Amino acid sequence: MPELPEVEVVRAGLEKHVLGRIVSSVEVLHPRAIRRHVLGEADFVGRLVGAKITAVCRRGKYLWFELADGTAVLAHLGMSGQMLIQPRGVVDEKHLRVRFRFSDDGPELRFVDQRTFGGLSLTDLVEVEGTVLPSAIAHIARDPLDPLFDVVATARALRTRRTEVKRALLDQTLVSGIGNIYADEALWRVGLHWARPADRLTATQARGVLAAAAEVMVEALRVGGTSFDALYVNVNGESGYFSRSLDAYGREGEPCRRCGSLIVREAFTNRSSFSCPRCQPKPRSRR
DNA sequence: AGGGCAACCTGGGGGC
DNA sequence: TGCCCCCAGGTTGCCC
Repeated sequence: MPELPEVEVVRAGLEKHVLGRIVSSVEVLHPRAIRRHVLGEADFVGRLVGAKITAVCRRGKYLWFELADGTAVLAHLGMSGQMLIQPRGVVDEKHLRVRFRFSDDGPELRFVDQRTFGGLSLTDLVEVEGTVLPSAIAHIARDPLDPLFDVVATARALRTRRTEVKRALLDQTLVSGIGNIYADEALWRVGLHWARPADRLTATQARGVLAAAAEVMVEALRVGGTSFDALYVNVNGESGYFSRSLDAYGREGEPCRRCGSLIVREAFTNRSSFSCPRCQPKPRSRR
């Protein structure tokens, strides 16, 4: 479940179902799921058993459980990760990677991940600019839904990047939480082509695209995020409804909802960018 | 130092 | 059926 709204849906579900519970057992069914935990499986399991979950947090596309001992379980869902709350005894998912059971004998928590780009690790917490974060993600910038997100400062930083605006929006050290879908949606809303040089945007344009990203993510969050298939679901396995509200992403050949021109798809970093050829004219030259 | 790109995986869908 | 190619919501490490 990749981008910010989908991860926030998962965070909220986890907060409801695992906050305050005590881990009684951890089963790692695929080593890749904890490859970022450098001390290995025995350490991961050993330190988690008996741990109490005291908070469920998120920054950008990362989420973590704060533990009573001052450490945290950091999780990234990658391209296909899911956090599922399942009653004990439900048949294991094909791509079940890690199972947590709790001392109350209630439902278990399952980390399921088809493509194994996601993963879990145990990390200590550090304070970065007044916010407590897992040290492993101290480099990840605040996301547009963070109350302390500074749109003016981020717009200023965006305008120093000598690259295309979309590349900069996807750089999680500049602003986090934005991925391929919400970058395209934000750029469509403000009428900017993805290849526009970031350092040639006006301050108004730079602030505008960041504000648009925040808006579109809030709207997506309200309807449970974007789900094209059963891979992107909340902790109860349910899909979100934002895919029907997308204006650009995935709409190649369909009419622009603003001007009627047909949305085009262009290759971008081994993936795709969708835009309206009239509302988002291509830049004439690189620089 | 900053920017660009291949690599890491599994599976679904389309063309032949 | 089957094979082969392309595509997918992300991040990283390693090039230049």
